[in-house]
Amino acid sequence: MHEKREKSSDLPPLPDAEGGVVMRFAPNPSGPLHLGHARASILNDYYVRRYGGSYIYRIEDTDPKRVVPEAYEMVREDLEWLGIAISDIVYQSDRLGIYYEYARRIIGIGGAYVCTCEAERFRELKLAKKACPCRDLTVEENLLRWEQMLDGTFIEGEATVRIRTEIDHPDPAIRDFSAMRIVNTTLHPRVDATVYPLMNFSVAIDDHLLGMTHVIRGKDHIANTRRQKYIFDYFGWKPPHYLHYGRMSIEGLVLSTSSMHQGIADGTFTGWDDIRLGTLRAMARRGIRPEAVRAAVIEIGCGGTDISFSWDNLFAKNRELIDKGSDRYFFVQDPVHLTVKDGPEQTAHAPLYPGDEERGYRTITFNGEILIPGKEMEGNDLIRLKDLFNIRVTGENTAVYAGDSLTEIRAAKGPIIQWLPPDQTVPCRILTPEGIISGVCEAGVAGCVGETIQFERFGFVRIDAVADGCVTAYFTHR
RNA sequence: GCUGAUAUAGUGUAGUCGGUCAAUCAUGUAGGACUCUCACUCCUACGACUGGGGUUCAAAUCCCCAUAUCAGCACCA
Repeated sequence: MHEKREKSSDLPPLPDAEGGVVMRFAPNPSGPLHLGHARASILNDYYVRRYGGSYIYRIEDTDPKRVVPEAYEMVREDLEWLGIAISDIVYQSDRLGIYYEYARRIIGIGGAYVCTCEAERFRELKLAKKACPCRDLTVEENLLRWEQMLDGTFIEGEATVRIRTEIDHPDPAIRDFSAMRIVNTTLHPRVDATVYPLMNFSVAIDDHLLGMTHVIRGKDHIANTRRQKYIFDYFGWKPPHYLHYGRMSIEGLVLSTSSMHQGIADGTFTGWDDIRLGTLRAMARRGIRPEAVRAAVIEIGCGGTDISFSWDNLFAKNRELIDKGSDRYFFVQDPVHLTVKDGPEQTAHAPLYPGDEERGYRTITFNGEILIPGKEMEGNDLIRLKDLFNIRVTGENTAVYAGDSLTEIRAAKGPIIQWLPPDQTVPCRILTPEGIISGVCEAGVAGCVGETIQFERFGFVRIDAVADGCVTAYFTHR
């Protein structure tokens, strides 16, 4: 029993890992981290923790057009929130000199050439398995061209360094892919440069130089892995072990950073932490705990199958984490006013957490006037005001005291609902992915900013802010 | 089109050397117990090996074909 439980929470072992591993998380700094990044960073983190070793956070900022300067800081915050144990940070933009050196070397040994064909022209040749004229240049000519890329003789789009593979390789994705290019129309926020490595080149060089032993990444990189192996081969390096996990789609969510970016720009979203986005900061704001994300990701594992991420599974893990720590309060959605006749003056003592009196009680004093959720009026005439007494609805806005008996209400199968006296509430709006729900809640909620609480019979929420006496909450989950 | 990866219940996962798998665990759904919440806890039920061949005494597990899904074929990562 115990063995099984442990087994299911353990991911399969990694080859050649017993002596420790060196792994990496290598995002492009184009925005904050989202669920997809969480998977990559957590899976790698899991194995580094399991086997020991180091975990390098490598910032792949070699495309000046795709660098969002604020992202450097956002990513670091997100990793911290996730609890990723980073041992080193490497900026690829600091390492351009290294890439230049290795580019020169690989050209020098005939493993690459400088191509001046137009991209479209090369593409046609490649698909026809035909070499372009540049491929036959001598090493000396290529080295000269390489110097000309660096000294500005060539400008953006005029030359690219290609790794020599097999021009008739069965997989067109492999044939003579690019390794270095010129970008002089966009400035890089961190460095002054015009020649940049393409991902496959810088990744291969760094994976070797930084001593990577294992690489876990999405299967969209399978072709890149094959390409990078050419570079390892040319230099005589031993490549790391690779593991490719499947694509992950998320129910009702757009994960692409660029579309999120656009949505924020045009006002569709309020920001990177808009509740409708799959960013980690959005989830944090909703009251999702990083441990829940980690548990969900570990459970998904490294399988190569394409999966659709289910919020239900994440929510279940989160509920397990936050339930005990979340105090209970009343929230009355779409309040309807009722005047209750003949009700005895009573004060309700509702536990902050049922089953644990030690945590204390909220006191709500009945004074003849109450607000109840509008939808509870439908089809119900006998209603139990939770922790108070029963009432019988007699009209649009009137009701009459109907005794204290709890057994009676149960026998009648009447609902036991939340309620509040109008003078003991604060307005409250709850932001959900589907829209805003408004109502009133207990005044005590105003003291819970930053915490997750549970609105009874409604669900868990995180109290985000209190302004002008009005509570703003984010819906976590039921 | 070419190259490759994957295919277990609504969702996620276990099952890696074929038999002990009419298939694990979680989530979900339904019902029940408990409870002054539709939460928590507990019980019960429901629900899957993509299809077709083959190898074998025996296949979810091996082989082949088909189908489906996804990815790559960028001077993005």
